[in-house]
Amino acid sequence: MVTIRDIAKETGVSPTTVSNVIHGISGRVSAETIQNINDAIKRLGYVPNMSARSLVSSSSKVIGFVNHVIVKDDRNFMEDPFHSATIGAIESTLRENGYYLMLRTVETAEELVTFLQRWNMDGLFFTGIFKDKFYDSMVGLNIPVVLIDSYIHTPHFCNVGLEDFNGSCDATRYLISKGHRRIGFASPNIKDGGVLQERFLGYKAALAEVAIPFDRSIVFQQEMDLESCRKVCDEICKHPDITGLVVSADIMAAGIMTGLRERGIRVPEDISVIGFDDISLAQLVTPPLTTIHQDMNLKGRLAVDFMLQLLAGKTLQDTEVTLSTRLIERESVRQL
Amino acid sequence: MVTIRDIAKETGVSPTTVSNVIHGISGRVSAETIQNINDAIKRLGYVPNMSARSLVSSSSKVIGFVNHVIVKDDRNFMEDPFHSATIGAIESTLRENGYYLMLRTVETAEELVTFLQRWNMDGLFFTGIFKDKFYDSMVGLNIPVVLIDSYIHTPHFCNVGLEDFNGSCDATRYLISKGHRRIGFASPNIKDGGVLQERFLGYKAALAEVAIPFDRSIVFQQEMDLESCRKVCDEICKHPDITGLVVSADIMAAGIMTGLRERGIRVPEDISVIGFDDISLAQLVTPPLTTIHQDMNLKGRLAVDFMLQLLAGKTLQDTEVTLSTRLIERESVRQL
DNA sequence: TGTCATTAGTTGAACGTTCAACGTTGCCAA
DNA sequence: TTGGCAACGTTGAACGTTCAACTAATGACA
Repeated sequence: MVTIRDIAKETGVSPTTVSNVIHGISGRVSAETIQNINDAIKRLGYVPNMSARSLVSSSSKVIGFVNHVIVKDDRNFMEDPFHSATIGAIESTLRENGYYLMLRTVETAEELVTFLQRWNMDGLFFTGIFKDKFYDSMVGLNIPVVLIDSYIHTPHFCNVGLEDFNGSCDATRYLISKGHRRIGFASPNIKDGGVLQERFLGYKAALAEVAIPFDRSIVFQQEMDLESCRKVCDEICKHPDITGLVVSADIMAAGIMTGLRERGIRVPEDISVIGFDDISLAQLVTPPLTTIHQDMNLKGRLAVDFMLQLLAGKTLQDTEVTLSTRLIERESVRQL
Repeated sequence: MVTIRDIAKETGVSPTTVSNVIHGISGRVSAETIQNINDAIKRLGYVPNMSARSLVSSSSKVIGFVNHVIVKDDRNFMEDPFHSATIGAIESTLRENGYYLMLRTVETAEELVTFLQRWNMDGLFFTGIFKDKFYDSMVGLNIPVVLIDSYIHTPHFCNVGLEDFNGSCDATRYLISKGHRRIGFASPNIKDGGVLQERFLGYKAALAEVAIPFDRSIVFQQEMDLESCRKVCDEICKHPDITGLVVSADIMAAGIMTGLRERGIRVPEDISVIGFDDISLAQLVTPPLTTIHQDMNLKGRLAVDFMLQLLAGKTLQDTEVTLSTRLIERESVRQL
């Protein structure tokens, strides 16, 4: 391993001078010495040691991307395409700015803190359900925090989210505007404080607007896989009066559409379905799925924008961005 | 920040003793002292500093997950669900074993080496196109390397791959067995040494088996988005004699099916389509897509198995696993 | 001639850990 | 009364870097 000392010896200067050259500190080193040092660095193949650097400077250039999961055996981290598109955008921008990305799933606030302290991380992206416990832990760390899709609003952290509530409201209103009155809601398991809860609340609010009574018996919660979607369909069959269905995730909407078709129920003739997310499959299913669009890549870019500003020490007046949604009309909803 | 020295001071022992307790080195410390130290660690909230640790021990407990991309502005890293499922499996297993995961996209071998050296990484997962240049760089690093879906076969590295060639062969043979003779091939851009090339070669080989001449004019390369798939469909329309189509990615197959439907071409009545990957959408499109199944989660688990064995210093006799594929018959192919 | 500023460096401690090489007891057998 | 040997430690250097504080030489100017 080549160290800064080797470069110093090779060029006949002190390690400090080499360090200064590496960091481009100007006005302290002659042009000739700079040239010599850079040559030697190339020739010997010197690569800075980040451990040493972060040990002495207590800044590591590492940003943590932490996903909080609730169940112990949840291995679905990043199976959701949402995460991949977002992380992809984050990784590339961070890299261009000289930062590194460390990935981690945590189950508790202690785990989170330990993780960040071990590596004296410079920043944190947090996604998943935000529990109160996290609050103090994160504030105590005193590093930039950007929450992604985590429903807590505080000036302490930056927040990148989506108008989940409004989007879901819009979806429901759309069905209502098409003459539907008996509208069900299907969703993967709704956890307190998550995006799915917001979407659920949006659905309820839209019903309330036009005084349609909320009926818990036509709210269907299941996993997202096709088998579970079939169970939802069996439930739906028990409520033949349902004419419209708001589904809080496209992937589930697609599964339900498949299940309905298997049971001889036509979409949109017999039942109208509207999804959420506008993932690529929405336009590929039959009929193409009417859904609520969100830009996941943009979400990642905005999150990293926040992070870079905070890392640069800027104080932001706006610490919150909530992406708006857009209803994409396709063919899975019909006028009653 | 609480250090090992603080714990030492608090309990009246030397830092070394604290270090020994932390590492569970037995026979050197009395039970009482162990108890005291552990108490103090809890009370003061001590968390080991990984930078210091890795500086002195030159082992960082960090594993790099590196994706090699060719084009400069390729921001698609991990948009592919393949990556997410695999990384998810890798992260959780690595975590259980006390390792950390760092993500990175690289464009050159130098970038790769610099990245790994900066953090004196303990291991490397490499995915993407393997160029010859990488070979020496990786060997020089002297750390465990597990290649995922990178087509180079050498005892120096572990290799987790898929029978892409055979899978694609099977897909093509299946169409042939159903009476098809004029069979096109559609794929995202084929790069030398990638999985897509293997799939392309499998297609060609299957044609050769039954002496169907290969025709470059019915090989369609495009991006994976719906717009590009429509272009493929326009091309296909110029070859009305095509009765079957092998598509090297489900997502593209679904896009093409949509494009064909828009053009009044029915699947499978007018043209049979077979995909590759068996991603969740395959069973959700209409008609459900006949495709080649692969287990991406298993791929991640096997990769991390290799890694953990190598990290433990074991010498493996088998350094290569090639997952087999399975043809899933659904409804997008018909008997001619 | 003396003072000050500028340029181009150097020195040495510090960051938090680990690890090889040393202490210091106390006990027991020869 | 010595020697040996566990048991339970301690000491101090080292890992590669940074940073505040210093030096040493040159030149300008009053």
